[in-house]
Amino acid sequence: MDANSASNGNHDADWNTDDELEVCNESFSHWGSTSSGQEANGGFGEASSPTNSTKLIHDFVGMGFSKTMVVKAIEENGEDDSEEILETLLTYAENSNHILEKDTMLSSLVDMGYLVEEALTAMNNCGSEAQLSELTDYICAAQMVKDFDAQLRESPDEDDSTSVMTSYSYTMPRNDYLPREKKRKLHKFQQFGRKWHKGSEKKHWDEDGDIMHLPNPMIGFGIPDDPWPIVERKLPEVAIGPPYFYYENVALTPKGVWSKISRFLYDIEPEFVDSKHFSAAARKRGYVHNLPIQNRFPLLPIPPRTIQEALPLTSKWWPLWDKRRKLNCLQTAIGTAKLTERIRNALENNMKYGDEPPPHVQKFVLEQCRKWNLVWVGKNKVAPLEPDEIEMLLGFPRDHTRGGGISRTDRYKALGNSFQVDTVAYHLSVLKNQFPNGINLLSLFSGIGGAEVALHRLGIPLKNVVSVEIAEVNRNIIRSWWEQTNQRGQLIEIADVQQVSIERLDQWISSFGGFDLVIGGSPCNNLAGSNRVSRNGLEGKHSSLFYHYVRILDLVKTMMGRDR
DNA sequence: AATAGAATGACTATTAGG
DNA sequence: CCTAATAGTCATTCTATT
Repeated sequence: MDANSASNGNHDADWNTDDELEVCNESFSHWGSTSSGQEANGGFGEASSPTNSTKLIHDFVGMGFSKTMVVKAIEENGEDDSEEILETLLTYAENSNHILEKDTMLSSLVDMGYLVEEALTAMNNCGSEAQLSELTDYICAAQMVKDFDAQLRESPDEDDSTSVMTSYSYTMPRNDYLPREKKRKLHKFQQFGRKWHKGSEKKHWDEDGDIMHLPNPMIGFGIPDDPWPIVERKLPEVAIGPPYFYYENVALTPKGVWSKISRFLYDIEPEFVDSKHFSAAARKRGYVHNLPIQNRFPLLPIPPRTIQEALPLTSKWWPLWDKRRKLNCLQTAIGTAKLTERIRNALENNMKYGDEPPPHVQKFVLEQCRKWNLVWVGKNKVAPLEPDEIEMLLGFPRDHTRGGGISRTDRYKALGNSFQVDTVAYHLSVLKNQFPNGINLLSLFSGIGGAEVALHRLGIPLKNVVSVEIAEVNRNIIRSWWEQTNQRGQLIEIADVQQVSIERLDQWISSFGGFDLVIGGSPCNNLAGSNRVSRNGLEGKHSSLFYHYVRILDLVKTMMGRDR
Protein backbone atom coordinates (compact mmCIF):
# COMPACT_ATOMS: atom_id res chain seq x y z
CA MET A 1 0.00 0.00 0.00
CA ASP A 2 1.23 3.45 -0.60
CA ALA A 3 1.52 5.68 2.36
CA ASN A 4 1.05 8.70 0.18
CA SER A 5 -2.29 8.41 -1.40
CA ALA A 6 -4.14 8.72 1.86
CA SER A 7 -2.93 12.26 2.20
CA ASN A 8 -3.78 13.30 -1.30
CA GLY A 9 -7.47 13.73 -0.82
CA ASN A 10 -7.81 16.29 1.92
CA HIS A 11 -6.37 19.33 0.25
CA ASP A 12 -7.87 19.63 -3.16
CA ALA A 13 -11.08 21.02 -1.80
CA ASP A 14 -9.30 24.20 -0.81
CA TRP A 15 -8.40 24.85 -4.35
CA ASN A 16 -11.30 26.83 -5.59
CA THR A 17 -12.33 28.61 -2.46
CA ASP A 18 -10.25 31.69 -3.06
CA ASP A 19 -11.07 34.27 -5.68
CA GLU A 20 -7.50 34.78 -6.66
CA LEU A 21 -7.00 31.11 -7.17
CA GLU A 22 -9.81 30.90 -9.63
CA VAL A 23 -8.06 33.31 -11.90
CA CYS A 24 -5.12 31.02 -11.75
CA ASN A 25 -7.22 27.96 -12.30
CA GLU A 26 -8.75 29.47 -15.41
CA SER A 27 -5.45 29.88 -17.10
CA PHE A 28 -4.73 26.20 -16.76
CA SER A 29 -8.06 25.00 -17.98
CA HIS A 30 -6.91 24.51 -21.55
CA TRP A 31 -5.20 21.30 -20.57
CA GLY A 32 -6.92 18.22 -21.73
CA SER A 33 -9.93 20.10 -23.03
CA THR A 34 -8.38 21.25 -26.28
CA SER A 35 -10.16 19.69 -29.20
CA SER A 36 -8.02 18.95 -32.17
CA GLY A 37 -10.62 18.94 -34.86
CA GLN A 38 -10.79 22.49 -36.11
CA GLU A 39 -7.64 23.17 -38.07
CA ALA A 40 -6.03 20.92 -40.67
CA ASN A 41 -6.66 23.22 -43.60
CA GLY A 42 -3.06 24.17 -43.94
CA GLY A 43 -1.05 21.96 -46.23
CA PHE A 44 -3.79 19.42 -46.53
CA GLY A 45 -6.04 20.81 -49.22
CA GLU A 46 -4.44 19.15 -52.19
CA ALA A 47 -5.23 15.68 -51.03
CA SER A 48 -8.96 16.14 -50.95
CA SER A 49 -9.82 17.68 -54.33
CA PRO A 50 -9.30 14.80 -56.83
CA THR A 51 -10.77 12.04 -54.75
CA ASN A 52 -9.69 8.77 -56.21
CA SER A 53 -8.53 6.17 -53.79
CA THR A 54 -5.07 5.54 -55.24
CA LYS A 55 -4.10 9.14 -54.70
CA LEU A 56 -5.53 9.05 -51.21
CA ILE A 57 -3.61 5.92 -50.40
CA HIS A 58 -0.48 7.41 -51.83
CA ASP A 59 -0.84 10.56 -49.76
CA PHE A 60 -1.46 8.79 -46.49
CA VAL A 61 1.24 6.25 -47.08
CA GLY A 62 3.53 9.18 -47.78
CA MET A 63 2.74 10.45 -44.33
CA GLY A 64 4.16 7.30 -42.83
CA PHE A 65 1.10 5.06 -42.37
CA SER A 66 1.22 1.46 -43.53
CA LYS A 67 -0.70 0.59 -46.66
CA THR A 68 -2.95 -2.01 -45.06
CA MET A 69 -3.98 0.44 -42.36
CA VAL A 70 -4.76 3.11 -44.93
CA VAL A 71 -6.88 0.78 -46.99
CA LYS A 72 -8.74 -0.34 -43.91
CA ALA A 73 -9.36 3.23 -42.82
CA ILE A 74 -10.68 4.18 -46.25
CA GLU A 75 -12.98 1.19 -46.23
CA GLU A 76 -14.34 2.29 -42.90
CA ASN A 77 -14.87 5.95 -43.72
CA GLY A 78 -15.30 6.10 -47.46
CA GLU A 79 -12.95 8.20 -49.54
CA ASP A 80 -14.73 11.53 -49.31
CA ASP A 81 -13.66 12.75 -45.93
CA SER A 82 -9.90 12.73 -45.58
CA GLU A 83 -10.26 14.27 -42.12
CA GLU A 84 -12.13 11.24 -40.87
CA ILE A 85 -9.67 8.86 -42.46
CA LEU A 86 -6.78 10.61 -40.83
CA GLU A 87 -8.45 10.50 -37.44
CA THR A 88 -9.07 6.79 -37.81
CA LEU A 89 -5.49 6.18 -38.86
CA LEU A 90 -4.20 8.09 -35.88
CA THR A 91 -6.40 6.10 -33.57
CA TYR A 92 -5.11 2.86 -35.05
CA ALA A 93 -1.56 4.01 -34.67
CA GLU A 94 -1.98 5.21 -31.11
CA ASN A 95 -3.77 2.10 -29.97
CA SER A 96 -1.62 -0.49 -31.65
CA ASN A 97 1.48 1.28 -30.47
CA HIS A 98 0.47 1.60 -26.87
CA ILE A 99 -1.14 -1.75 -26.53
CA LEU A 100 1.75 -3.52 -28.19
CA GLU A 101 4.37 -1.80 -26.11
CA LYS A 102 2.50 -2.20 -22.86
CA ASP A 103 1.56 -5.79 -23.50
CA THR A 104 4.99 -7.05 -24.43
CA MET A 105 6.49 -5.28 -21.45
CA LEU A 106 3.91 -6.65 -19.07
CA SER A 107 4.22 -10.21 -20.31
CA SER A 108 8.01 -10.04 -20.11
CA LEU A 109 7.76 -9.01 -16.50
CA VAL A 110 5.23 -11.67 -15.64
CA ASP A 111 7.36 -14.25 -17.43
CA MET A 112 10.22 -13.22 -15.18
CA GLY A 113 8.13 -14.17 -12.17
CA TYR A 114 6.78 -10.82 -11.00
CA LEU A 115 3.20 -10.36 -9.95
CA VAL A 116 0.94 -8.59 -12.41
CA GLU A 117 0.16 -6.00 -9.77
CA GLU A 118 3.82 -5.25 -9.14
CA ALA A 119 4.55 -4.99 -12.83
CA LEU A 120 1.66 -2.65 -13.53
CA THR A 121 2.57 -0.37 -10.64
CA ALA A 122 6.13 -0.18 -11.87
CA MET A 123 5.04 0.56 -15.44
CA ASN A 124 2.66 3.18 -14.22
CA ASN A 125 5.35 4.98 -12.27
CA CYS A 126 8.29 4.63 -14.60
CA GLY A 127 6.39 5.87 -17.65
CA SER A 128 5.60 4.13 -20.89
CA GLU A 129 9.09 4.69 -22.25
CA ALA A 130 10.82 2.87 -19.42
CA GLN A 131 13.28 0.10 -20.19
CA LEU A 132 12.80 -3.39 -18.82
CA SER A 133 15.80 -2.99 -16.54
CA GLU A 134 14.38 0.21 -15.08
CA LEU A 135 11.16 -1.58 -14.24
CA THR A 136 12.85 -4.56 -12.63
CA ASP A 137 15.04 -2.23 -10.60
CA TYR A 138 11.96 -0.43 -9.44
CA ILE A 139 10.18 -3.61 -8.38
CA CYS A 140 13.29 -4.93 -6.73
CA ALA A 141 13.87 -1.74 -4.77
CA ALA A 142 10.26 -1.61 -3.64
CA GLN A 143 10.62 -5.14 -2.36
CA MET A 144 13.77 -4.22 -0.45
CA VAL A 145 11.97 -1.35 1.20
CA LYS A 146 9.21 -3.67 2.30
CA ASP A 147 11.69 -6.12 3.78
CA PHE A 148 13.61 -3.37 5.48
CA ASP A 149 10.41 -2.06 7.00
CA ALA A 150 9.42 -5.46 8.29
CA GLN A 151 12.84 -5.84 9.85
CA LEU A 152 12.50 -2.50 11.61
CA ARG A 153 9.25 -3.52 13.17
CA GLU A 154 10.75 -6.75 14.49
CA SER A 155 13.73 -5.16 16.21
CA PRO A 156 13.19 -1.58 17.34
CA ASP A 157 16.52 0.20 16.97
CA GLU A 158 18.45 1.90 19.68
CA ASP A 159 19.35 5.50 19.32
CA ASP A 160 22.96 6.39 18.68
CA SER A 161 23.18 9.59 20.63
CA THR A 162 26.95 9.72 20.32
CA SER A 163 26.93 11.11 16.84
CA VAL A 164 25.64 14.56 16.09
CA MET A 165 25.11 13.46 12.53
CA THR A 166 22.12 11.20 12.71
CA SER A 167 21.67 8.72 9.94
CA TYR A 168 19.30 9.24 7.08
CA SER A 169 16.63 6.71 6.59
CA TYR A 170 16.23 6.99 2.89
CA THR A 171 14.46 4.33 0.98
CA MET A 172 17.44 3.18 -1.06
CA PRO A 173 20.55 1.57 0.35
CA ARG A 174 23.46 3.95 -0.03
CA ASN A 175 26.99 3.30 0.87
CA ASP A 176 28.38 6.01 -1.35
CA TYR A 177 27.22 8.93 0.68
CA LEU A 178 29.14 9.49 3.88
CA PRO A 179 28.17 12.59 5.79
CA ARG A 180 31.08 14.55 7.17
CA GLU A 181 31.79 15.64 10.70
CA LYS A 182 30.22 18.86 11.64
CA LYS A 183 33.26 21.01 11.72
CA ARG A 184 31.53 23.21 9.21
CA LYS A 185 31.69 26.81 10.15
CA LEU A 186 35.46 27.19 10.20
CA HIS A 187 36.29 24.32 7.94
CA LYS A 188 34.14 25.31 5.05
CA PHE A 189 35.54 28.75 4.69
CA GLN A 190 39.04 27.41 4.91
CA GLN A 191 38.19 25.16 2.03
CA PHE A 192 36.57 27.99 0.23
CA GLY A 193 39.84 29.87 0.33
CA ARG A 194 41.84 26.88 -0.78
CA LYS A 195 39.89 26.48 -3.99
CA TRP A 196 41.05 29.78 -5.31
CA HIS A 197 44.68 28.81 -5.07
CA LYS A 198 44.47 25.81 -7.31
CA GLY A 199 46.82 26.25 -10.15
CA SER A 200 47.83 23.64 -12.67
CA GLU A 201 46.24 20.54 -11.26
CA LYS A 202 42.63 20.61 -12.19
CA LYS A 203 40.61 18.21 -10.13
CA HIS A 204 42.53 17.98 -6.93
CA TRP A 205 39.63 18.56 -4.64
CA ASP A 206 37.52 15.89 -6.27
CA GLU A 207 40.01 13.26 -5.39
CA ASP A 208 38.96 12.64 -1.82
CA GLY A 209 36.35 10.21 -2.95
CA ASP A 210 33.03 11.63 -1.86
CA ILE A 211 31.28 11.49 -5.19
CA MET A 212 27.54 11.66 -4.97
CA HIS A 213 25.62 9.15 -7.04
CA LEU A 214 22.29 9.84 -8.64
CA PRO A 215 19.34 7.60 -7.80
CA ASN A 216 17.61 5.54 -10.45
CA PRO A 217 14.70 6.05 -10.87
CA MET A 218 15.17 9.69 -9.99
CA ILE A 219 12.19 10.17 -7.70
CA GLY A 220 13.79 11.72 -4.62
CA PHE A 221 11.94 10.99 -1.38
CA GLY A 222 8.88 10.03 -3.36
CA ILE A 223 6.49 11.15 -6.07
CA PRO A 224 2.69 11.23 -6.03
CA ASP A 225 1.02 7.81 -6.14
CA ASP A 226 4.23 5.89 -5.86
CA PRO A 227 4.19 2.73 -3.78
CA TRP A 228 7.36 3.45 -1.83
CA PRO A 229 6.65 4.00 1.84
CA ILE A 230 8.15 7.25 3.03
CA VAL A 231 10.28 6.84 6.09
CA GLU A 232 10.85 9.81 8.32
CA ARG A 233 14.27 11.27 7.76
CA LYS A 234 16.35 12.70 10.54
CA LEU A 235 18.01 16.01 9.89
CA PRO A 236 21.21 17.21 11.50
CA GLU A 237 20.40 19.40 14.48
CA VAL A 238 21.88 22.54 12.92
CA ALA A 239 19.79 22.11 9.80
CA ILE A 240 16.43 22.26 11.49
CA GLY A 241 14.43 25.46 11.00
CA PRO A 242 13.15 28.03 11.38
CA PRO A 243 13.53 29.07 8.75
CA TYR A 244 12.73 26.33 6.31
CA PHE A 245 14.96 26.47 3.31
CA TYR A 246 14.89 24.98 -0.16
CA TYR A 247 17.84 25.00 -2.51
CA GLU A 248 17.83 23.81 -6.10
CA ASN A 249 20.28 23.20 -8.94
CA VAL A 250 20.97 20.92 -11.90
CA ALA A 251 21.54 17.28 -11.04
CA LEU A 252 24.17 16.58 -13.70
CA THR A 253 27.10 18.64 -12.51
CA PRO A 254 30.82 18.01 -12.73
CA LYS A 255 32.03 15.51 -10.17
CA GLY A 256 32.16 16.57 -6.56
CA VAL A 257 29.87 19.58 -6.89
CA TRP A 258 26.88 18.09 -5.12
CA SER A 259 29.01 16.75 -2.28
CA LYS A 260 30.24 20.27 -1.76
CA ILE A 261 26.80 21.82 -1.99
CA SER A 262 25.53 19.31 0.54
CA ARG A 263 28.49 19.98 2.83
CA PHE A 264 27.74 23.70 2.82
CA LEU A 265 24.05 23.12 3.49
CA TYR A 266 24.41 21.33 6.81
CA ASP A 267 25.26 17.95 5.25
CA ILE A 268 21.69 17.34 4.22
CA GLU A 269 21.37 14.69 1.57
CA PRO A 270 20.09 16.17 -1.69
CA GLU A 271 16.79 14.99 -3.07
CA PHE A 272 17.27 14.24 -6.76
CA VAL A 273 14.08 14.34 -8.80
CA ASP A 274 13.40 14.17 -12.51
CA SER A 275 10.38 16.31 -13.35
CA LYS A 276 9.38 13.80 -16.02
CA HIS A 277 7.41 12.23 -13.17
CA PHE A 278 5.38 15.43 -12.89
CA SER A 279 5.24 16.73 -16.44
CA ALA A 280 5.76 15.78 -20.07
CA ALA A 281 9.34 17.08 -20.05
CA ALA A 282 12.38 15.77 -18.21
CA ARG A 283 14.19 18.03 -15.77
CA LYS A 284 16.80 16.36 -13.60
CA ARG A 285 17.42 18.49 -10.56
CA GLY A 286 18.79 18.23 -7.06
CA TYR A 287 17.02 19.82 -4.10
CA VAL A 288 18.49 20.37 -0.65
CA HIS A 289 15.93 21.33 1.95
CA ASN A 290 14.92 20.89 5.56
CA LEU A 291 11.21 20.44 4.90
CA PRO A 292 9.19 17.53 6.22
CA ILE A 293 8.74 14.85 3.57
CA GLN A 294 5.56 13.25 4.80
CA ASN A 295 2.03 14.08 3.73
CA ARG A 296 3.00 15.80 0.52
CA PHE A 297 0.28 16.35 -2.04
CA PRO A 298 0.41 17.29 -5.71
CA LEU A 299 -0.81 20.44 -7.38
CA LEU A 300 -4.13 20.21 -9.15
CA PRO A 301 -4.99 19.85 -11.90
CA ILE A 302 -2.49 17.09 -12.65
CA PRO A 303 -0.70 18.27 -15.78
CA PRO A 304 -0.38 16.17 -18.94
CA ARG A 305 2.47 13.71 -18.63
CA THR A 306 3.12 12.73 -22.20
CA ILE A 307 3.97 14.79 -25.25
CA GLN A 308 0.84 13.53 -26.93
CA GLU A 309 -1.38 14.75 -24.11
CA ALA A 310 0.46 18.02 -23.65
CA LEU A 311 0.68 18.88 -27.34
CA PRO A 312 -2.26 17.07 -28.96
CA LEU A 313 -1.87 18.84 -32.29
CA THR A 314 1.50 17.25 -32.89
CA SER A 315 -0.06 13.78 -32.99
CA LYS A 316 -1.31 14.37 -36.53
CA TRP A 317 2.23 14.53 -37.80
CA TRP A 318 4.02 12.26 -35.36
CA PRO A 319 5.59 9.31 -37.22
CA LEU A 320 5.20 5.82 -35.82
CA TRP A 321 8.93 5.32 -35.65
CA ASP A 322 9.40 8.27 -33.29
CA LYS A 323 8.73 6.54 -29.98
CA ARG A 324 9.25 9.55 -27.74
CA ARG A 325 6.57 10.10 -25.10
CA LYS A 326 8.53 12.54 -22.94
CA LEU A 327 10.50 15.61 -23.94
CA ASN A 328 14.06 16.10 -22.84
CA CYS A 329 15.12 18.96 -20.61
CA LEU A 330 13.84 22.39 -21.60
CA GLN A 331 16.91 24.53 -22.14
CA THR A 332 17.66 28.14 -22.88
CA ALA A 333 18.60 27.67 -26.55
CA ILE A 334 16.36 26.24 -29.26
CA GLY A 335 16.90 24.38 -32.51
CA THR A 336 17.51 26.37 -35.67
CA ALA A 337 15.41 26.74 -38.78
CA LYS A 338 18.29 25.30 -40.77
CA LEU A 339 18.05 22.09 -38.80
CA THR A 340 14.33 21.86 -39.53
CA GLU A 341 15.14 22.14 -43.23
CA ARG A 342 17.93 19.58 -43.04
CA ILE A 343 15.55 17.13 -41.42
CA ARG A 344 12.82 17.82 -43.97
CA ASN A 345 15.26 17.25 -46.82
CA ALA A 346 16.64 14.08 -45.30
CA LEU A 347 13.11 12.71 -45.01
CA GLU A 348 11.81 13.81 -48.40
CA ASN A 349 14.85 12.64 -50.33
CA ASN A 350 14.68 9.23 -48.74
CA MET A 351 10.97 8.64 -48.50
CA LYS A 352 10.40 5.59 -50.64
CA TYR A 353 6.95 4.99 -51.95
CA GLY A 354 4.74 3.92 -49.09
CA ASP A 355 7.40 3.10 -46.60
CA GLU A 356 9.24 4.41 -43.61
CA PRO A 357 12.49 6.25 -44.13
CA PRO A 358 15.59 4.02 -44.06
CA PRO A 359 17.16 3.30 -40.65
CA HIS A 360 20.08 5.68 -41.00
CA VAL A 361 17.72 8.56 -41.74
CA GLN A 362 15.49 7.63 -38.81
CA LYS A 363 18.52 7.53 -36.58
CA PHE A 364 19.71 10.94 -37.70
CA VAL A 365 16.28 12.53 -37.34
CA LEU A 366 15.62 11.01 -33.92
CA GLU A 367 19.02 12.04 -32.65
CA GLN A 368 18.44 15.62 -33.67
CA CYS A 369 14.87 15.62 -32.32
CA ARG A 370 16.10 14.44 -28.94
CA LYS A 371 19.04 16.78 -28.87
CA TRP A 372 16.93 19.85 -29.65
CA ASN A 373 13.58 18.77 -28.21
CA LEU A 374 11.83 19.06 -31.57
CA VAL A 375 8.18 18.18 -32.11
CA TRP A 376 6.27 17.36 -35.29
CA VAL A 377 4.27 20.28 -36.62
CA GLY A 378 3.75 19.31 -40.26
CA LYS A 379 4.49 16.71 -42.85
CA ASN A 380 8.19 15.92 -42.48
CA LYS A 381 8.43 19.10 -40.46
CA VAL A 382 9.79 19.41 -36.94
CA ALA A 383 10.08 22.57 -34.87
CA PRO A 384 11.26 23.73 -31.46
CA LEU A 385 8.69 24.37 -28.74
CA GLU A 386 6.97 27.74 -28.52
CA PRO A 387 7.47 29.82 -25.36
CA ASP A 388 3.86 29.35 -24.28
CA GLU A 389 4.21 25.60 -24.62
CA ILE A 390 7.24 25.70 -22.36
CA GLU A 391 5.33 27.80 -19.85
CA MET A 392 2.65 25.14 -19.77
CA LEU A 393 5.14 22.27 -19.44
CA LEU A 394 6.83 24.03 -16.54
CA GLY A 395 3.55 24.67 -14.74
CA PHE A 396 3.28 28.42 -15.24
CA PRO A 397 0.12 30.26 -16.26
CA ARG A 398 -0.19 30.88 -19.97
CA ASP A 399 1.62 34.01 -21.11
CA HIS A 400 3.38 34.30 -17.76
CA THR A 401 6.52 35.56 -19.49
CA ARG A 402 4.74 37.41 -22.27
CA GLY A 403 4.56 41.17 -22.61
CA GLY A 404 6.41 43.80 -20.68
CA GLY A 405 8.81 44.31 -23.55
CA ILE A 406 10.55 40.97 -23.20
CA SER A 407 12.01 39.50 -26.38
CA ARG A 408 11.36 35.97 -27.56
CA THR A 409 14.99 35.10 -26.96
CA ASP A 410 14.82 36.33 -23.40
CA ARG A 411 11.64 34.36 -22.80
CA TYR A 412 13.42 31.17 -23.81
CA LYS A 413 16.31 32.06 -21.60
CA ALA A 414 14.18 32.87 -18.57
CA LEU A 415 12.01 29.79 -18.97
CA GLY A 416 14.98 27.51 -19.53
CA ASN A 417 16.36 28.66 -16.18
CA SER A 418 13.18 28.14 -14.22
CA PHE A 419 11.69 25.71 -11.75
CA GLN A 420 9.24 23.04 -12.79
CA VAL A 421 6.35 24.31 -10.71
CA ASP A 422 4.55 21.03 -10.07
CA THR A 423 7.72 19.40 -8.80
CA VAL A 424 8.65 22.21 -6.45
CA ALA A 425 5.07 22.65 -5.29
CA TYR A 426 4.90 18.97 -4.37
CA HIS A 427 7.84 19.46 -2.05
CA LEU A 428 6.48 22.73 -0.65
CA SER A 429 2.96 21.39 -0.15
CA VAL A 430 3.80 20.36 3.43
CA LEU A 431 3.83 24.05 4.35
CA LYS A 432 0.15 24.53 3.69
CA ASN A 433 -1.08 23.12 6.97
CA GLN A 434 1.68 24.72 8.97
CA PHE A 435 1.07 28.24 7.71
CA PRO A 436 -2.66 28.76 7.20
CA ASN A 437 -2.17 32.50 7.54
CA GLY A 438 0.59 32.68 4.97
CA ILE A 439 4.33 32.94 4.97
CA ASN A 440 7.13 35.45 4.76
CA LEU A 441 9.35 34.47 1.88
CA LEU A 442 12.94 35.20 1.03
CA SER A 443 13.36 34.24 -2.60
CA LEU A 444 16.90 34.34 -3.95
CA PHE A 445 17.65 34.07 -7.68
CA SER A 446 13.90 34.30 -8.19
CA GLY A 447 13.99 34.21 -11.99
CA ILE A 448 10.44 34.32 -13.28
CA GLY A 449 9.05 33.50 -9.86
CA GLY A 450 8.70 29.73 -9.89
CA ALA A 451 8.67 29.59 -6.11
CA GLU A 452 6.06 32.30 -5.80
CA VAL A 453 3.84 30.69 -8.42
CA ALA A 454 4.19 27.30 -6.76
CA LEU A 455 3.19 28.65 -3.34
CA HIS A 456 0.32 30.62 -4.79
CA ARG A 457 -1.00 27.64 -6.71
CA LEU A 458 -0.81 25.64 -3.49
CA GLY A 459 -3.06 28.22 -1.89
CA ILE A 460 -0.43 29.38 0.59
CA PRO A 461 -0.87 33.14 1.09
CA LEU A 462 2.22 35.27 0.54
CA LYS A 463 2.56 37.88 3.27
CA ASN A 464 5.91 39.54 2.67
CA VAL A 465 8.10 38.49 -0.21
CA VAL A 466 11.66 39.67 -0.66
CA SER A 467 12.61 38.70 -4.19
CA VAL A 468 16.20 38.96 -5.34
CA GLU A 469 16.69 38.76 -9.10
CA ILE A 470 19.41 40.28 -11.25
CA ALA A 471 17.56 40.47 -14.58
CA GLU A 472 15.22 43.40 -15.00
CA VAL A 473 12.94 41.56 -17.43
CA ASN A 474 12.45 38.83 -14.85
CA ARG A 475 11.67 41.31 -12.09
CA ASN A 476 9.07 42.82 -14.39
CA ILE A 477 7.52 39.41 -14.95
CA ILE A 478 7.25 38.78 -11.21
CA ARG A 479 5.84 42.23 -10.50
CA SER A 480 3.18 41.98 -13.16
CA TRP A 481 2.26 38.48 -11.98
CA TRP A 482 2.03 39.86 -8.44
CA GLU A 483 -0.39 42.54 -9.59
CA GLN A 484 -2.42 40.32 -11.86
CA THR A 485 -3.01 37.75 -9.13
CA ASN A 486 -4.15 40.44 -6.71
CA GLN A 487 -1.64 39.62 -4.04
CA ARG A 488 -2.37 41.33 -0.74
CA GLY A 489 1.12 41.02 0.65
CA GLN A 490 4.12 43.20 0.09
CA LEU A 491 6.67 42.54 -2.66
CA ILE A 492 10.18 43.86 -2.15
CA GLU A 493 12.43 43.62 -5.18
CA ILE A 494 16.21 43.53 -4.93
CA ALA A 495 18.49 43.21 -7.93
CA ASP A 496 21.65 41.63 -6.59
CA VAL A 497 22.26 39.00 -3.91
CA GLN A 498 25.55 40.69 -3.13
CA GLN A 499 23.58 43.69 -1.93
CA VAL A 500 21.63 41.66 0.59
CA SER A 501 23.45 42.89 3.67
CA ILE A 502 23.20 42.10 7.35
CA GLU A 503 21.55 45.46 7.91
CA ARG A 504 18.85 44.84 5.36
CA LEU A 505 18.21 41.32 6.60
CA ASP A 506 17.98 42.61 10.14
CA GLN A 507 15.50 45.23 9.07
CA TRP A 508 13.28 42.75 7.24
CA ILE A 509 13.44 40.18 9.98
CA SER A 510 12.53 42.59 12.74
CA SER A 511 9.78 44.11 10.66
CA PHE A 512 8.19 40.82 9.47
CA GLY A 513 9.06 38.74 12.49
CA GLY A 514 11.36 36.50 10.49
CA PHE A 515 11.29 34.53 7.27
CA ASP A 516 9.40 31.26 7.11
CA LEU A 517 11.09 30.04 3.94
CA VAL A 518 14.37 30.84 2.20
CA ILE A 519 14.20 29.48 -1.32
CA GLY A 520 16.39 29.70 -4.37
CA GLY A 521 18.26 28.01 -7.16
CA SER A 522 21.66 29.53 -7.78
CA PRO A 523 23.08 29.94 -11.31
CA CYS A 524 23.97 26.73 -13.10
CA ASN A 525 25.84 28.26 -16.04
CA ASN A 526 29.15 26.81 -14.97
CA LEU A 527 27.69 23.46 -13.98
CA ALA A 528 25.42 22.66 -16.90
CA GLY A 529 26.43 20.10 -19.48
CA SER A 530 25.42 22.23 -22.43
CA ASN A 531 28.06 24.78 -21.60
CA ARG A 532 30.99 24.19 -23.90
CA VAL A 533 32.82 27.32 -22.97
CA SER A 534 32.93 27.76 -19.22
CA ARG A 535 31.83 24.66 -17.38
CA ASN A 536 34.12 25.52 -14.48
CA GLY A 537 32.14 24.02 -11.64
CA LEU A 538 30.95 25.67 -8.47
CA GLU A 539 33.76 28.21 -8.47
CA GLY A 540 32.80 29.55 -11.89
CA LYS A 541 31.90 33.16 -12.42
CA HIS A 542 28.15 32.73 -12.06
CA SER A 543 27.75 29.49 -10.18
CA SER A 544 29.90 30.67 -7.30
CA LEU A 545 26.96 32.86 -6.30
CA PHE A 546 25.90 29.69 -4.52
CA TYR A 547 28.04 30.88 -1.64
CA HIS A 548 25.81 33.92 -1.30
CA TYR A 549 22.86 31.61 -0.82
CA VAL A 550 24.82 29.93 1.98
CA ARG A 551 25.89 33.27 3.43
CA ILE A 552 22.38 34.69 3.47
CA LEU A 553 20.79 31.52 4.80
CA ASP A 554 23.33 31.34 7.60
CA LEU A 555 22.67 34.96 8.49
CA VAL A 556 18.94 34.48 8.58
CA LYS A 557 19.29 31.39 10.75
CA THR A 558 21.58 33.17 13.14
CA MET A 559 19.41 36.24 13.38
CA MET A 560 16.34 34.17 13.99
CA GLY A 561 17.94 32.77 17.08
CA ARG A 562 19.28 29.37 16.13
CA ASP A 563 22.73 28.08 15.34
CA ARG A 564 24.62 30.51 17.48
C1' DA B 1 23.32 55.37 -42.60
C1' DA B 2 24.14 54.70 -37.84
C1' DT B 3 22.72 52.38 -33.93
C1' DA B 4 20.99 49.01 -30.50
C1' DG B 5 18.56 45.19 -29.62
C1' DA B 6 17.05 40.76 -31.24
C1' DA B 7 17.69 36.59 -33.69
C1' DT B 8 20.59 33.16 -35.66
C1' DG B 9 23.56 29.25 -36.04
C1' DA B 10 27.96 26.97 -35.08
C1' DC B 11 30.35 25.50 -31.42
C1' DT B 12 32.01 19.77 -27.50
C1' DA B 13 33.21 17.75 -23.06
C1' DT B 14 31.80 15.61 -19.08
C1' DT B 15 29.01 12.62 -17.01
C1' DA B 16 26.54 8.03 -16.52
C1' DG B 17 25.34 3.54 -17.90
C1' DG B 18 25.45 -0.52 -20.74
C1' DC C 1 33.97 0.24 -26.97
C1' DC C 2 29.03 2.09 -27.45
C1' DT C 3 24.59 5.34 -26.64
C1' DA C 4 22.59 9.13 -24.33
C1' DA C 5 21.71 13.49 -22.00
C1' DT C 6 22.81 18.21 -21.00
C1' DA C 7 18.65 25.31 -16.86
C1' DG C 8 24.92 27.31 -22.56
C1' DT C 9 28.28 30.82 -24.97
C1' DC C 10 29.53 33.63 -28.52
C1' DA C 11 30.39 36.00 -32.90
C1' DT C 12 27.80 37.29 -36.58
C1' DT C 13 23.75 38.73 -39.04
C1' DC C 14 19.32 40.67 -39.22
C1' DT C 15 15.91 44.26 -38.18
C1' DA C 16 13.61 48.08 -36.35
C1' DT C 17 14.19 52.75 -35.05
C1' DT C 18 16.29 57.09 -35.24
